[in-house]
Amino acid sequence: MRLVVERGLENVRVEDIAAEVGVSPRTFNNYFSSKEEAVCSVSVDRRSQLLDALRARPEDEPVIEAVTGALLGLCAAGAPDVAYLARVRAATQNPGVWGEYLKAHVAVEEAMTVEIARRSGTDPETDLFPRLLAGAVSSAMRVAIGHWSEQVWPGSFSSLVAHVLDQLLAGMPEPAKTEEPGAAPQPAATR
Amino acid sequence: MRLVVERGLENVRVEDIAAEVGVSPRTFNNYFSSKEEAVCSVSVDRRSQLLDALRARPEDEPVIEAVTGALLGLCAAGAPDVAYLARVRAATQNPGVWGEYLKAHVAVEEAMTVEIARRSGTDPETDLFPRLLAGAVSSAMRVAIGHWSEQVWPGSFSSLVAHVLDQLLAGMPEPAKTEEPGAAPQPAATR
DNA sequence: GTATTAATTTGCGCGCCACGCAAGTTTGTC
DNA sequence: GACAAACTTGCGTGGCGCGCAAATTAATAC
Repeated sequence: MRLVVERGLENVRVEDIAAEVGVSPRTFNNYFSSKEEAVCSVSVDRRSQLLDALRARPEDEPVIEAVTGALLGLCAAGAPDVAYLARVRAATQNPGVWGEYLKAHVAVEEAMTVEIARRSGTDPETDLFPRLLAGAVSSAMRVAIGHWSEQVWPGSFSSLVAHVLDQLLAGMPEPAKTEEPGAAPQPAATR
Repeated sequence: MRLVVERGLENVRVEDIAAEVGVSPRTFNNYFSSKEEAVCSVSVDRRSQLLDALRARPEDEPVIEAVTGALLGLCAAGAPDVAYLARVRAATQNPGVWGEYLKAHVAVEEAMTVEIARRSGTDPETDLFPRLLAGAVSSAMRVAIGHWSEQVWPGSFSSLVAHVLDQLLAGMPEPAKTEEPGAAPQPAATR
């Protein structure tokens, strides 16, 4: 990640990364099948943290509360750090990373699905509830992270996550139209 | 897609595809930056269909109804065909295709975001509602398609999509635990 | 301490791929 | 028929992903 931040991924060869860790390029490829995958592998590893947090929730808690609670707990523990933000930037600029980034999110989503299914006592092959909830929440997290990386959110990362989860799980009520106070209402879109 | 169905993507070279259409390999790469991208490009093209369907909805309709209506309309017009199912299969088996497949879904999602923002009169850079709704709906569609490809859903594709959208937009109520009628209740998970 | 076995790392090689560049070809316009 | 724009192509290059087998390192048994 340091090399990526310094030079941009396209200027980092597999050879460079391998050399940096004192390992042969071939060994690098034993662990990662591409540098893009390597960049996103940390995101995949968030799985275990999330699963731990989920399993730590009381067993009789409603699933949705368990999920939101676990996620908020993780966010409170630590907002995305510099390396993470760099990864998000790389993802939005480099098509290869973008794909791997999405794959990482879905990998976390799948882990969530399994735990949701267990908790709700449903079979994810039959009942779509676990996949739907995991998917919606995962997607909301992706939105939150993306927005956080824009650095325009006034509050904490946790509060942003709380905001998106609230909005999501309230059944997505349509918001009031935004009109800056004191400013003229947005003209109707002309095209 | 025919070649992919016949041999599997890993046994199809860019050269083969190019030859099949009577074009040089170089030209292929002028349009697609990889064969995986080519395989999923059709999915990306669903964007325009969705946008057309969305724009055809009455302007004063609530956003959510417009979105679900447009999607259901498209589904009624045609369930995923053989090529589409082959693509989904390829995506679940081939990591490269999987990434491109997700990228395609997100591309559609982004188009949806723009239209939702326009309709709801919100600025997607400020208000997260458009991204959240588009993300949740897109994710639900992904779930529906994945489940449809398992060929275990008894009804039509439309009914499956209607099902997932209903469940999603109802705020994801926790379902009753599944217990086959007449069968013994599932034993509590032992691990 | 040494022998045996398993796990990791490494070098080599091959086929394929993405893409910049510049030359060629087709298409459209006046 | 001349000109320009758009599209196609060949060539060359650097890099990548991975199978395979040898070599090194670590773990275990005796």
